[in-house]
Amino acid sequence: MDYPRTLVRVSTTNAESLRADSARVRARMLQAARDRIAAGELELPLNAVAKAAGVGVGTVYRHFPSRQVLLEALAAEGLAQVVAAAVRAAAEPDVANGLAGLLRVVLEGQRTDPALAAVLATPEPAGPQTRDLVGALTAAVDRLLRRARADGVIRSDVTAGDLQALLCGLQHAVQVSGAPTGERYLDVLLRGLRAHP
Amino acid sequence: MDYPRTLVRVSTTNAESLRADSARVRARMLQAARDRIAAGELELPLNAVAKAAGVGVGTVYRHFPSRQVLLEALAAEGLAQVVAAAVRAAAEPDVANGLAGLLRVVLEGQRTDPALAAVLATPEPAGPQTRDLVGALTAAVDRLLRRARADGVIRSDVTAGDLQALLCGLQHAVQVSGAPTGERYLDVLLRGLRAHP
DNA sequence: ACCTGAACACCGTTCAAGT
DNA sequence: ACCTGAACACCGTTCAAGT
Repeated sequence: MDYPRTLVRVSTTNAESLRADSARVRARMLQAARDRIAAGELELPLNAVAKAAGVGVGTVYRHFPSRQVLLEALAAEGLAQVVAAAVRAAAEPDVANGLAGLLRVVLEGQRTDPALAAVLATPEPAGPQTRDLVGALTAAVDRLLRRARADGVIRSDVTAGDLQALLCGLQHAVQVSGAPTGERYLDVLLRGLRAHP
Repeated sequence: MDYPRTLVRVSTTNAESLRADSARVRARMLQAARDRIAAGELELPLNAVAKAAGVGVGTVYRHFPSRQVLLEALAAEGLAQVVAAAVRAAAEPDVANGLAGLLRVVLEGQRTDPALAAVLATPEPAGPQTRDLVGALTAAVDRLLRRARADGVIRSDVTAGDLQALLCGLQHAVQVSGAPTGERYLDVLLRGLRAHP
């Protein structure tokens, strides 16, 4: 409503100060959204986000044209971590170990970060940044799968897309079951993915 | 709005005619809901159902106190078929075959009947009829699992609840992947469920 | 340029008034 | 008894008016 505009008055051009202001507003909206999610409100109504951020609704729409874009902004950090984990896994000497570890990391990420779970569950990213991250993720997983197939530790018909879908499903199963952790289900999946003689 | 009340004027007491009327109204609401779902509208807004059925909103709420109750009414028939399939599977001589066939039937039911998928994905049924059906389902699956364990064709730590959760997850995975059928994923699950030596 | 918030459409839910 | 639909609260989304 009445946040201090004086904070951006330093030695900036008008355009720069507007950008700084805009960036601060954006950060406030993201923080408000995060606060809601942390409080267990997974609905994320944009009107509520606007009010919590002390901002007009239109501003939310200006920054995040769709709810998907907002979700992707919230998930960006977690998604980047998943990509890093996938890159590490693809380079790990023990392929089977790398695969198991990566699936564990992703599952844990989905469990603790609803925005990340939502983004991983949608087929097409809305923003270019997310598209790039998902592309990098797919590339790394592809490398990992190629090695795994070559070593004969995984069924030859499983793609990176399959893995993503199966993980989304696994997370859903964990939710439905109400189990605290998906360790047992993950074990079922890993055994099911093994190459069969 | 103005449906013919004359249809119930035969040789019934007043109470019976009211019941008949009520039953017709109920059937119309269910049909309207089915039509919406068949038309691809999975949202099922109760106001829209009321309008489509030519009925006041309050009437929908009188018959179906919550959306879950409406979903269960829509899913009742499909759920009964699943129960029958489970009973048959539990009695089938070839246990592994019975298990695989049952999972296939359930998955197909979830895929073609969104209401059934929704009901199977909720931990606690709202109505007594659904509770009974789910109870019968669990009992039949338990019998099947006991036999499967005895024959050593399944991991010993898998419960009927696990199976339900894993199937919900599998259906979710199929949806996310956009694949027309879940045959391959089902194969992964079945292999993962096998007893390991 | 960017932000505000009134405005409109829509859905969930309740409840007084009808039959 | 059962049904109707106005009424209220809430959320999505747009856009004229402000700075």
